[in-house]
Amino acid sequence: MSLKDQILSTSRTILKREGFGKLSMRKIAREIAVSATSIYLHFDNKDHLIHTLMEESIGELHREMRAALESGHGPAERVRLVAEVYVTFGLEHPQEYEVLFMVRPEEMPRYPKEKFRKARIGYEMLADEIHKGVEAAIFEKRDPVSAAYSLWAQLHGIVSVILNRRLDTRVDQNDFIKTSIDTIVDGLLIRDRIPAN
Amino acid sequence: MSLKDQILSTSRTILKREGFGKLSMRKIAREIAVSATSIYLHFDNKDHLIHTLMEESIGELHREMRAALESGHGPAERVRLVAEVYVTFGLEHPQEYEVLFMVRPEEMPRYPKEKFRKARIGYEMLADEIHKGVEAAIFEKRDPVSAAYSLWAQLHGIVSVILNRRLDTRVDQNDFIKTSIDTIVDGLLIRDRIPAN
DNA sequence: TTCGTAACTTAACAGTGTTAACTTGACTGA
DNA sequence: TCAGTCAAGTTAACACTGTTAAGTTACGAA
Repeated sequence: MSLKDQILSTSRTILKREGFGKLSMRKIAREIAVSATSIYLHFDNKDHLIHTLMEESIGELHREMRAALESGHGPAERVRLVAEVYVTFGLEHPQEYEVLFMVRPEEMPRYPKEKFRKARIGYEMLADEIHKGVEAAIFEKRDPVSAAYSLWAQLHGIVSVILNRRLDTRVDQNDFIKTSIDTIVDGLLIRDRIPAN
Repeated sequence: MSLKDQILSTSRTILKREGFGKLSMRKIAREIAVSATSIYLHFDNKDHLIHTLMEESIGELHREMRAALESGHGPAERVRLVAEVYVTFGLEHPQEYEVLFMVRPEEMPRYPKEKFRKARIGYEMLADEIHKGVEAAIFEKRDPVSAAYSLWAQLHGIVSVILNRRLDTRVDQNDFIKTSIDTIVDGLLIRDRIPAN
């Protein structure tokens, strides 16, 4: 295994074991028994290294989302399944999720912003499915791109409330997830509103 | 003005000007022309200092939320108003918002977790209002605490997608906010579902 | 065999939070 | 008035951080 691969796999180990905040160049190097500066022969800087890890994780998430989309019958079930996959991924890979979606680009200024766009491919999938739902007269008519972002923002909200430990202990986590996804998917469906107020 | 107050106000200035990541004890001290260790005479550590700032900010947010709740007529309008206030606060105070809701307690291990609960008072307000809406047969019947968290998670999703710069440039930010809040508030209303699929 | 280069090293810089030990100045009790 | 106490500040230091510059070493080709 090349040193570059060792750096990546050791980084991932540390990331999972100790979290993003504890991942340092020196710690990675120490664990491989190599000097810290050697990492710079294979990666421009820490941001570059982290983004390389990110790209692998985002690939995995997108594969899982795609599989969920394909296994569901009809837009509503598909959106529900992909929502569940998304939330599950976030909770099962908290450290990766944090880097993927909870780190501000400003904190990684030296890495091309273009790369951040890869983290958005998932929304294209959602937008597609919402478009189909609208055409099938199952979803309320609205702009699919905007609706997909709105849907994603809500899913991200669920994950991040849990990961950031802002959920009250009185609230059961699984109930919370189920209730939230129910509300979110229901929100897409065509319905007769009862006039507010 | 006491040194303690100077530390707090200078911290806030740096926080707004340069962001959470650039706020350091030495920088605060340098700006007041005092030694870095003097800060430790007034605050146990950096976490303590940051939490003190947090408590002031959260007070402001809660005042604004309360005002919104009181100015609206009926549960639906009230929830919409408080949602708008929340999102606006997040976007107008990005640095404070980040510390309040986007920092993991694990990153501030030395400060009592109890203090994080203050950041939750807002949900009590939401839960109250949802309870009223359910009793008035305007909102779908569900557990108010869980529904309030779900609502808050969705609002947090909106704010954090924008602050984390994960919103596509094709999507207009204000449209996105409006669409999302529409969907979220509509999701609370009683409706006749058209069977999915 | 010499040259060039890739892959590594050590030493150093500037920054971080934090602690221990020291100084300074003002107020207090005898 | 003078010693004692104590709070509020100081400097020096430790153990970290990312990163760069310069030096070494080993190997493969001409």
